[in-house]
Amino acid sequence: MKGQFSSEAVMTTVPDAPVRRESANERHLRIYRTIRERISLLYYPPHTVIGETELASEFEVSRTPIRRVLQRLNFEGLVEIRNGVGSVVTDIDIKTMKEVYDLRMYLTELISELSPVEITDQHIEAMEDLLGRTKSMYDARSSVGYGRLCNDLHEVLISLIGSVPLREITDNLYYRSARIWITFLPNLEWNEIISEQELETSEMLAAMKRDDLRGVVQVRRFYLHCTLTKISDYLKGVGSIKVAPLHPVPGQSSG
Amino acid sequence: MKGQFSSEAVMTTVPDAPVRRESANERHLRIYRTIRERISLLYYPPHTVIGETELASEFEVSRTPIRRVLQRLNFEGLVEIRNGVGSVVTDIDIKTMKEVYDLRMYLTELISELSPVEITDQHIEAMEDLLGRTKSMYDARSSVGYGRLCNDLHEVLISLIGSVPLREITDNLYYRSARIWITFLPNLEWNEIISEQELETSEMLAAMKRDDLRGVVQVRRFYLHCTLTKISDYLKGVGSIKVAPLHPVPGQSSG
DNA sequence: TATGTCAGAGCTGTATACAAATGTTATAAG
DNA sequence: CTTATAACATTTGTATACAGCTCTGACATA
Repeated sequence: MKGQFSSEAVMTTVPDAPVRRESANERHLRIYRTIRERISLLYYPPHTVIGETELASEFEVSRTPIRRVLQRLNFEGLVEIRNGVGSVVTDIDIKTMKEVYDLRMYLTELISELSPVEITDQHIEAMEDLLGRTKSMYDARSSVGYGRLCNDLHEVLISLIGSVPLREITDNLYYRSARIWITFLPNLEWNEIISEQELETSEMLAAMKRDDLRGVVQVRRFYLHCTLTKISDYLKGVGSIKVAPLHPVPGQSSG
Repeated sequence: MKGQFSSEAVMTTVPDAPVRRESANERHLRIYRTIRERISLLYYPPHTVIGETELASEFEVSRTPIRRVLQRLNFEGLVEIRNGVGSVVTDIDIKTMKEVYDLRMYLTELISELSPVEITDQHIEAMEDLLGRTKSMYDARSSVGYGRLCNDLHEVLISLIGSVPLREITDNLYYRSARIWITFLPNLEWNEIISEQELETSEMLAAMKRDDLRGVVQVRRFYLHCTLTKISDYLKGVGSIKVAPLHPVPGQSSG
């Protein structure tokens, strides 16, 4: 039920030796997704210095494949590689964040216009699962759990994008900006946040059930707008923000 | 006059040893841009196999920095790295090409809406230079020269994009799809092509002179539409296309 | 106390030897 | 002549030694 759109492998290093040995590209993708998720869930908050040797020993490979992963994250704007220092998780300034959110809003509308895909029962099941998880979050106050929820909702959404380049760009822009939102969580009302997440999920689900892709992306676009507004309003009122305390990661450096 | 928006370093390997030694990132950018331009100008046509050792000896570095460049081009969809074979320059199928062009058309309109930049005399001078070069191309039937013209026009356009993520995406999508257009050149009427290029350039220039960024991007969008239409029409009539004969590159492999 | 200097630890960047993968070609069997 | 097979040449993937860069902190000096 949660096989395709789940994200639970954040802490795994090497799960099991399968029958066929993992290819180079598969291993690259596994490590890449793991580290990207750690960044998005703030296991590695902005300014964290990630060392190549550290990751190499954790994933039990040499520095070479790790460097490939970090360079990809560097090209995508998630880390900055500094000679003699390490890979520093990027922080987004307000101007860039607004640019990314504006762009995401426009691109979201394109989803229903450029080669749209058919909404299947699998999509709807995934959304119902997400809705259930969202409702259970009123009690479980876990920033990481909420972050996973956002990531998995994003996964469902990009599975509805037929245009390959649009899908890749949407995915990239999401991971570029999503963690900023998570950063603000400790400063906002938990129940209000979860309530909005529940609304967004249920409204998207309803649109999907009536096979209304345009409706789905309209909902998404609206809540992107709400998020941006909320961040902007908060920044107008307060100068600095708290950073969420997080579960420690084995071998994690702190900045 | 043509310092900022020119692209003449396709064949250079290492121009001169400057006073300060070139940093790792600068060298990476230089090699990356050189190879990207070779792909865009069809020095390396689709299906060409580029070897790491080959490039390493040409640029007088080891395979390591070359691999970084090729992996970046791989992430950006310009080459496919195949184990035991080499880096194969990608070919774009019709469906993907249409997706990319549609996306480029939408994104072009966003240029004037998301954090627009001021049009300066420098931009206008660059465009006037481009217009002159375009007019001189009626006689000089050079596919490579025309390709450089397109690349340089693109450079001017992205220098008008204020939003950093939009600029990066526009740049990437351009290089992903531009060479397809060049591929069709031998099948089309040369004078007609140059004439359209001259029209696009002069109309963009006129819009820039009246400080009308919306006009600039409308022109661009229109000619993107024309290009897509021309390719689609041609593909409906003819099954296969000729591939342009090109200048040989030292050490180039042919597929 | 404040400050400039320098040595050293630790990190990334580069080059290179070797392992694994792939395609080709010679060869033999049918 | 066709086809299956195995050896081989060539390529990328990985690990690792070393070079170059950055920051820290001890220490001398004013």
